Amino acid sequence: MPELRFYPLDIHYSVREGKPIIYLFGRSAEDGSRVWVHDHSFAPYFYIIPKAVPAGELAKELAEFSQDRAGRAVKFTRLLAEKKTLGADAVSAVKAYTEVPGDVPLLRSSVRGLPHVSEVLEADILFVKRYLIDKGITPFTLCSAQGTWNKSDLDIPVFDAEEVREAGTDIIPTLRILSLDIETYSPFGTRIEPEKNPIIMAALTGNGFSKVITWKRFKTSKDYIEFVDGELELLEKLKNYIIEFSPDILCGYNSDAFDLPYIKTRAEKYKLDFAVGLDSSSLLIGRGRYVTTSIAGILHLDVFRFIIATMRTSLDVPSYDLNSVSLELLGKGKADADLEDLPKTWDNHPELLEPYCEYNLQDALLTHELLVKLLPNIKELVKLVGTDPFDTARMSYSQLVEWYLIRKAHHAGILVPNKPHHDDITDRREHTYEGAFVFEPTPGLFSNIVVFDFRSLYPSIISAHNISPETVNCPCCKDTAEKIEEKSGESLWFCTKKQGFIASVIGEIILQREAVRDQMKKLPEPSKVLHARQMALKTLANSMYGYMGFFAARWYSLECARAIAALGRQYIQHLISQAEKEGFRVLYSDTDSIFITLEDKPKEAVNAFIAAVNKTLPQIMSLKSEGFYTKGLFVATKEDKKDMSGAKKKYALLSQNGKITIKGFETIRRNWSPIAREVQSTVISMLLTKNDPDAAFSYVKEIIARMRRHEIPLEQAIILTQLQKEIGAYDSIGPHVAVARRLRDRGKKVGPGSIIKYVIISGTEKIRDRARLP
DNA sequence: GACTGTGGCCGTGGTT
DNA sequence: AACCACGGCCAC
Repeated sequence: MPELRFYPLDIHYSVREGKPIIYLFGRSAEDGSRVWVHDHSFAPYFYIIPKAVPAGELAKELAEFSQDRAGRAVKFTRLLAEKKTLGADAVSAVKAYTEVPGDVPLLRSSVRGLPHVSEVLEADILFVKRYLIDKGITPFTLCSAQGTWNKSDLDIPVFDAEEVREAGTDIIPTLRILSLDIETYSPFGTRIEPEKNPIIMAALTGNGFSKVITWKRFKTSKDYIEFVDGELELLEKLKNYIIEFSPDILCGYNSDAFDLPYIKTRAEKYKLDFAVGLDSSSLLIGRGRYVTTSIAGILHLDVFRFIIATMRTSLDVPSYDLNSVSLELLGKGKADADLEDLPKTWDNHPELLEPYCEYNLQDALLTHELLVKLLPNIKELVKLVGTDPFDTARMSYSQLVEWYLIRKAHHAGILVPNKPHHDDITDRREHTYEGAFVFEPTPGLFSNIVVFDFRSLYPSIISAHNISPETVNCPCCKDTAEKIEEKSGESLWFCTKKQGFIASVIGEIILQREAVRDQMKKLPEPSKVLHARQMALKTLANSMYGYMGFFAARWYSLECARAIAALGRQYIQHLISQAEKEGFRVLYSDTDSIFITLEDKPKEAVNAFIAAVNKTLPQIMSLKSEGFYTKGLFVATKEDKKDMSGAKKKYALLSQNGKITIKGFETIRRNWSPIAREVQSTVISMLLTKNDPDAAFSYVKEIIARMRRHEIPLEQAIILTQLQKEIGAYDSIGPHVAVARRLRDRGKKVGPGSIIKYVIISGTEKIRDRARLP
């Protein structure tokens, strides 16, 4: 029987003649050609837990079970008794197969009420995800299929597989990436109206190919600009170029919610079938919480979505628009063109359109470059979590953690807990718990500071203390385990006899990451792939604690989250008292870090102290030195009613090489004006480097005087504040909401995410009434 | 924009 | 004027 070795990229399923078929779109490993593998060998199933009867008996009962669905008798096709683990218990479950995925929800809900059924599990794991987990197939990774080639009337050959399996760890070597960006005829910042406003330019770029299609002619020397006679022709050309290019990946910036749905709407207006899918299907718009757009056989990646979902916390940018993100990650920004004038130029001065085409292409180029840069991260996440690339690149941290756990649970024979119901979520949301400890610093300027912290405090606590939802307060260790005492008087403990699921998973992740880092050290030059791999592992480990405290988590455990935070407080507070006992002055501490002054002690004394403490810690936990600073500044809170108190989460450090680290101060908060931020950072720098409070004082007085004389330019006084919710949803109307209202009334599009710019003019009225557009 | 968590600062509006 | 809740954004 012929064998096909290939790399799967995009996975879907379809039902034909009443049978489900898994579609794996990918590239042949032999000649790099496109292939479409059909796998007929997989059937949907879920688990049913018996009540008061053995699994075998329940299986017999269920064999007779039938439900009517549009005239068809829906039945189980196969029922097997299986030994599984449910929470802390070994159970006998019925693995119940159905004909097609659509039967699962129907049978699940009708079986749930039966007298001998206690619980239904894993019925909400979608068919494609189930397939990848059960078959152990990882997208992008070499697979082998046994089957036969089949004729198809499409451009792509079909391989009917009887079996598909992963065939090693080889990753697809090259990917054809095409980047897309459109410009529409719509006044900038106003509501998007695809029904009304045409697409006037479309840019495509990738692998040396670049094209901007537009339908007004002007004189140009740019050979990438192609003129057509109208929007319909633009759409036709666009479609044909995509098909001809034959990309593995089509990318855009916000293309899930903007470019692709827009194209689809415009194409429909002309009754043009935008059939770019390899099975000749059009753009597929999915409407979940957020709009997603997929194309059969072409992996659509929205760079913006990936950045928002996965890179958000690690990316220090003022906004997530293409310009800011490109500047940060690529060191270059968008082309210069005033988009606000595009509609007017389009109507009245087509001869001036060339810069807009350049701008259009530049956006597509930047998006392409960003994707190339981020692809190692996406690939590593896909390899680690095992979900399909389309979903993986759109998943939040909690989803990545959850799907990773689901895959691990499958291999360990552990049944996946169901998602919480709406009522559970409401209930869970009401329960919060005490978090980390923060030390109140004494305000002042200090010298010779050593900062050290626990390496991955929470992940290492989870592993060291065997924390997992099913090991908490186990009856078997009630009398023997060490207890964590809560303020409420309750105590928590974790099983010492059986390893917990989450604890073991996180232990593995930590070890795996250490191995990758060791590997990196041995290489002569930095490896992007290994860096991305250890980042993915770190991200996963760090998210596990928050995940267990997250109301919508399948493996939710408030007890676990509480215990982790409580142990974290114990460890850091114990460390502080040990340091003080050792004669160090502790200046500050937040969660997992501690700042001490050396005073007359040598630096070696700290290293000796760290080494001594490390000997007393559980194996997987350790302290590491973060750095030495010649000066450090702590300040008082502004609230000065009674006693002066030291401000937490605000400090500045001066390192030996003169570098200043500032945390928490207004100077790094984006909702403060540039002038305020600049003055504060100058003052901090004067205090740290010159130790000259008087100079700082006169500098501030000078700035105030200049401000009063109106010598400070207006731009320096602009405040940026982000709208976090709908304008109508605010209980109190602050300055930025007041400005946003005015913008909305002028027809501008403002909503959650909009950055509102304003200045405050002098006067005595309410501040929001003195807020003006700059 | 976001559905990983809690702790914290500080300006502002709203209420008394 | 005093107090508190709201809201934004940061530290970890």
